[in-house]
Amino acid sequence: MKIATWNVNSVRARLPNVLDWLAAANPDVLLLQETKTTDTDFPALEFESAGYHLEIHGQKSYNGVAIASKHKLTNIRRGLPGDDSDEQARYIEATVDVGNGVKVASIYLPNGNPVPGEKFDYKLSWMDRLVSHVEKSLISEIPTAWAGDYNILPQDRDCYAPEKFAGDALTMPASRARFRTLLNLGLTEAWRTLHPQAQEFSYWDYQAGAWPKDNGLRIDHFLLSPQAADLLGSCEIDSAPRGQEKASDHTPVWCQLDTA
DNA sequence: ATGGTAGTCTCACTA
Repeated sequence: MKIATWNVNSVRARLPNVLDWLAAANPDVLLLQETKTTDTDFPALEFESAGYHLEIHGQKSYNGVAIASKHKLTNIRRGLPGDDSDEQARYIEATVDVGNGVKVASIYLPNGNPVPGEKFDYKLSWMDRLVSHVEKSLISEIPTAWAGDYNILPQDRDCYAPEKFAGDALTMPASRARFRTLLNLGLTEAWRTLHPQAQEFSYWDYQAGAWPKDNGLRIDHFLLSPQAADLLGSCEIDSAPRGQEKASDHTPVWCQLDTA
C-alpha cells in the first residue's frame, strides 16, 4: 500500500492541486495537515467522489488534520491524549482495513516559534504527549505509521542553511532530543533510512524566492513502528506539486508498505 | 540587515 502525507495549507484553497495529485499518484491513503477548516466546511464530497473514505479533525482558520483512504477506516482517534484542555486540531489516527490492519496517524506538530515562549513550551509538551502515546501504542504490535508535518529538522543537513536556523524551534536541542526519543523507542524515519546520503526538502517558504532557489527544509516525516518498518519498500518526496500554480508551501512525501 | 508571501470570516495572527 502507498501512504502519503501532505501539509496542504488550507484544503479548500488547495482542492484542485490535491485532487490532481490524488489522480496522478494514486495513494491508498493520504494524511493531510493544515486543512484550516471546520468539519462542516471540509470539501468531503470531492474526496468521496475521487474514491476516498474520509475522517477529519478540523477547527476554524487554523490547524486541522484528516485521513483520506481508499480502504475502510476504523478505530478513529481525534486529538492527542494527555491534555483535555488542548483545543488545537493536530492529531488524528485510524486503522486502515488492509492486510491484517495498518494504523496511520496524521500529525501536525506545533511550530514552536518564537523561542523562548509559550508556543515553544507547547511544542515540547505536545512532543512529550506524543512520546507517551507512541509508547502505549507500540504494545499492540500493529504496523503503524505516524506521518506528517513534524516541524523538526532532524539534522543540519535537512536544512538549506542551518546557520540561519540556529535558535529556531525547528532545530532547538530540546526539540531534536524529543524527536530522537521517538526514534529511540524503535521508530524508523523512513526517508532518511532509505536515503542515508541524500539532501532533499519537503518545504519551501513562500517568501524570498525560496522555491526557485531550492532554499528548502525537510520537516515532513514518516515514522514507522518496527512492524511497519519491516514492510517498508520505498519512501520518496514528490517535489512536483510545489512547482505548480497555487502550490502549498509543503510537498507530498509518500512511502510504500508491502502489505499482503 | 531586512523583508519578502500566503491563508484565514483579520484589519492580526500563523507560518
